[in-house]
Amino acid sequence: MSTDDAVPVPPPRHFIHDIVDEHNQSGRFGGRVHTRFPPEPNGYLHIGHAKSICLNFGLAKYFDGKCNLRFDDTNPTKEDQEYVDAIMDDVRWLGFEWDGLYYASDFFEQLYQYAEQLIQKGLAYVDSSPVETIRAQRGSLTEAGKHSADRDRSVEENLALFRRMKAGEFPDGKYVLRAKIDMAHPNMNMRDPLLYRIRHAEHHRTGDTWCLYPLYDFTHGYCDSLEGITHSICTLEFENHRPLYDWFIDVLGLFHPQQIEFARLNLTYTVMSKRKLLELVEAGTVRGWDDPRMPTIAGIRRRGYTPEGMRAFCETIGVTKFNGLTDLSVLESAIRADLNKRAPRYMGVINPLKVVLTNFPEGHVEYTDAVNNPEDPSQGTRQLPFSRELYIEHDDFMENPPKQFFRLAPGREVRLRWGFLITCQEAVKDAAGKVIELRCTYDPATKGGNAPDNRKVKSTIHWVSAAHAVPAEVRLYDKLFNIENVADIPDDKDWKDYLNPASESTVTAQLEPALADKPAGFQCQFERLGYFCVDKDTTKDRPVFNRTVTLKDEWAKLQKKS
RNA sequence: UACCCCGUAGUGUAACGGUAGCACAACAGAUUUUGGUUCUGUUUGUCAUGGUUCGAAUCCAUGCGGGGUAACCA
Repeated sequence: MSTDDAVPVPPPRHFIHDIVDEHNQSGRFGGRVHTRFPPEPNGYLHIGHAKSICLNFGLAKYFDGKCNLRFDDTNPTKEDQEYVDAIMDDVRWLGFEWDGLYYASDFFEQLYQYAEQLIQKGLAYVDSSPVETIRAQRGSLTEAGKHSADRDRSVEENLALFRRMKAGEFPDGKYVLRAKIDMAHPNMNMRDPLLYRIRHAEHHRTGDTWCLYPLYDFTHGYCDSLEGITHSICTLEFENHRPLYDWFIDVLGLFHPQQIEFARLNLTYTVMSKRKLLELVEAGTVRGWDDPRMPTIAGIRRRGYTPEGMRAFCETIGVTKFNGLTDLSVLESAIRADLNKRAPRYMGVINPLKVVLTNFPEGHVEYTDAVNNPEDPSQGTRQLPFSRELYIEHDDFMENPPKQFFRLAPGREVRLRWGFLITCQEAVKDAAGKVIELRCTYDPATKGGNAPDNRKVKSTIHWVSAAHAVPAEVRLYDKLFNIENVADIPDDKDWKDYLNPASESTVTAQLEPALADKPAGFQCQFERLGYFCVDKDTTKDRPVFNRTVTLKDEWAKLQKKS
């Protein structure tokens, strides 16, 4: 539409671009840029992963390089094909396609060979110490650790034992393989880290081929190296692991990727912890991994967030090493900006109040034309039935309105969007004094909402014709937590006590007839209320809509102030 | 009281020794058949103290503050 849409905006740069530039200038990787997104298939991806995905795939695109998808599947007891499938769906939904597809388990044989090489170099040993001993001997943040009794086992003995571990001669936990580095190292990761543990468990890909599995630290860097990854992007908590990965690579003289750490995304009023999210799912607090309140990619997709909006959001928040907390409003603003351009407008009344037009002929239906999207004329118009009995929003009427209230009130005239101008004559109340119906008159000369005498009305409100209205279940979503920073919850408190009990509320709305048969996933704006989408629970008899995000609401803001 | 990382408006992020800018939020106004959108304007900032320099958000030192790290998890 506007001309500046045509001007391609380069993605914002950040410190990782600078690092890659330096590598390209020095020729460290021969000008090659190859990143990877390495999730563990033990849960669903969330918005934090979206940041990482946009970063890794974005970097590859920016530098005309490649980006792999690699599943870090080294813990057979926690991983599952269900998660693998969901993760691939999510990456594609975000708009990315991987170059190479790998699993850490693809490299199990090679990893095993590396382990034997370490043993042969005298850099790894088989330890029979029980878990508690290993833990105790590790020392603390301020004290050096102690050597294991098995630390000086001979190469031959280590090799023989390790091969017997592989052959399945020992039960779980009997032995582990450890690197031989430095038990007094100030970096805890260097204190003879564990490399392999025995697990007689079925792996989702390798089945029962293996009964010993490599640990993440041992696996991760080698996989990056084997895939030819040039820049191993990861989050800040792995900063202390970098010296260990470097050690693994260098002692075997392998291709050496550059690890670069960035700050993970934290958002107000939600959690990014897979463990906590899993707990919500398992406790039934939410409808599942794809509950629209969940910060999972599956959740926000069901909620109606768009990939374009998510990518724009990821560009906005930038990439740094500062561990901050991003305002949810930044995300919502990105989603609104995207939906505003594209979502067709419809009318739906969420909290219906009946209006009877006393001077409108009974049984008569008048059709008016409505613009589908004022932001995009190419979306055309549709016809709206108008009749004697209507629904308007309860919140659009006040019997004793304050000065700032522009909407309907006794004696006041407003415009019904794309309909007629109406004037409120009387508010009908029930025994309790609650307004249950409005008796209004309409001006037949104002069809479409234009007054021939050009008189002004203070407000335009949405409505639906009662006889034509489609009742629908509408799920209104709000923030998951009541507390801005979930990390601030004290350890002695239960984080679940801070969940927002009103994060979902369900109402029966009355929608304009055009909304009757929309398929799951359909997105639109309910005028003046927000963006909504059809939920997968929808049926022919009862449409179900989710509120993706509200519109900005000046009136709500004014109310809050007073 | 170990090691590593990080401190720029309320929040997030630019400025690569040379005018502290952008987004979101907030506030004020204009436009508007959505109290939406759009447009205009305003408020608010370099953690502190020294040093180097003609010149420091940027380099150095010290201090202060925040985060991470002691799973046979990733």
